[in-house]
Amino acid sequence: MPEPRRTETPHRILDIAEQLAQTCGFNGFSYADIALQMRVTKASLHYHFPTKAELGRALVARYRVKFLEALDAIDREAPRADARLQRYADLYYQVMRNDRMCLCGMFAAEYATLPPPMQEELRDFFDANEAWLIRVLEGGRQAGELAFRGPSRDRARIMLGTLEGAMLIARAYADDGRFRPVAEHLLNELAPAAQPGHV
Amino acid sequence: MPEPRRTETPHRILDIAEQLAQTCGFNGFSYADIALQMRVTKASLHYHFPTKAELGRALVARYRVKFLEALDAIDREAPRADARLQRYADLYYQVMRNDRMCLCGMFAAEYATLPPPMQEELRDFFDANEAWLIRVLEGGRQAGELAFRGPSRDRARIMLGTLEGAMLIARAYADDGRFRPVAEHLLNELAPAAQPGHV
DNA sequence: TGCAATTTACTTACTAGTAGGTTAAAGTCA
DNA sequence: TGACTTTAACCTACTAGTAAGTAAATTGCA
Repeated sequence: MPEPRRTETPHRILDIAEQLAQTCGFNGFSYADIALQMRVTKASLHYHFPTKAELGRALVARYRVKFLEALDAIDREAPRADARLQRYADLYYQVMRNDRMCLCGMFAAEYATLPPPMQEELRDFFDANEAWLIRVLEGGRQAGELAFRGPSRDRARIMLGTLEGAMLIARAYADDGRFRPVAEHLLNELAPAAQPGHV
Repeated sequence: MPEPRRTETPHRILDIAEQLAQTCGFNGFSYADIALQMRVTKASLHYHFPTKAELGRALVARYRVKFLEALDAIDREAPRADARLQRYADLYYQVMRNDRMCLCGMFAAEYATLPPPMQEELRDFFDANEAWLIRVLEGGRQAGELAFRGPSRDRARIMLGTLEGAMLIARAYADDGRFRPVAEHLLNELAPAAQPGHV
């Protein structure tokens, strides 16, 4: 009993568009690029996603859902806050290893040129990430699994920004080895036993 | 005694192209956009920069020179390593306050679609930044002005990636207030007196 | 059940507009 | 005058998007 045929094609379109967007950016690919890889006509793509703005919005919406599902899985499978953050960073690392930039990091760079619905969807993605991080950080600090000063919100934003930035730069060198030390530092400095000058 | 006429126009072109590139990305603006703002024809732009690839290369090259000049000024004016890093972070903050993304951070996102000469120029920019940071970090640690563990190179990459990432995200919220806590954290954790859990 | 109406998922052929880029002629000014 | 700079006019390739049509599957209903 295969899935109903009706949803298959839009998914394939999004898969290909996602890969293109994560490597070339939203302004860096066209319907023609997708059509070529899909072996269909451009018009067929317009049937499923009338405008590129709508395609882009769907791209971000799906990406956010997938990401939040991954965060749910982390919550279920890792009880400790430090392990959860480790796996959060791993999520980013896997994207890098796929020779991609985070879709939303990429779109953040192009933010000013994106259609408003995409901009909203993008902020929702970052807000959801921030909310999850705040929850894990706050819980971890209370449980003594993490140690840090200042608002959890600031710390959440530090983590998000740092991971996105490390990906951004590492991609210019096609070297995921540049990503690792940054992610590791981010986690190490939250370890309760950390001594000054020993991070 | 005004500057010789011959260099004025290319500079103006680069100024406008830079502003466009820092807000819209390299794939997000066209010769027509520059021509409109400059009140000249596209053909005139092609006279000074035959191809967009050459314009882009010049953009990064000039940006790197300007940045390195700013780093020289910091070296001259601030003797202490901690003050130097503070001013380094301020450099990024000023870009943000101008409603722009770092030119090279922006181009890093679009890396895969850039002409090879731009890609090289871009890596040169990051390499030069890394080299400066390594020098300041290493000197600061030896002088006891900074405290951190691990290779200076890793720490330099952490700083570069973090600052770029913080800008990237903050721009999606048009809120430079998102940038500050990240930059401050980056500097605070290098203070020699820092205690665990007191960062 | 069987036939008609409708829907899905496309195609071919096209539009208007924009991309980067070229050419040849004309203006500018030391 | 002659080098430098700019323009009008143009080109080709490509952009997102549309119009009209079609084969096949699905649905409604007598």
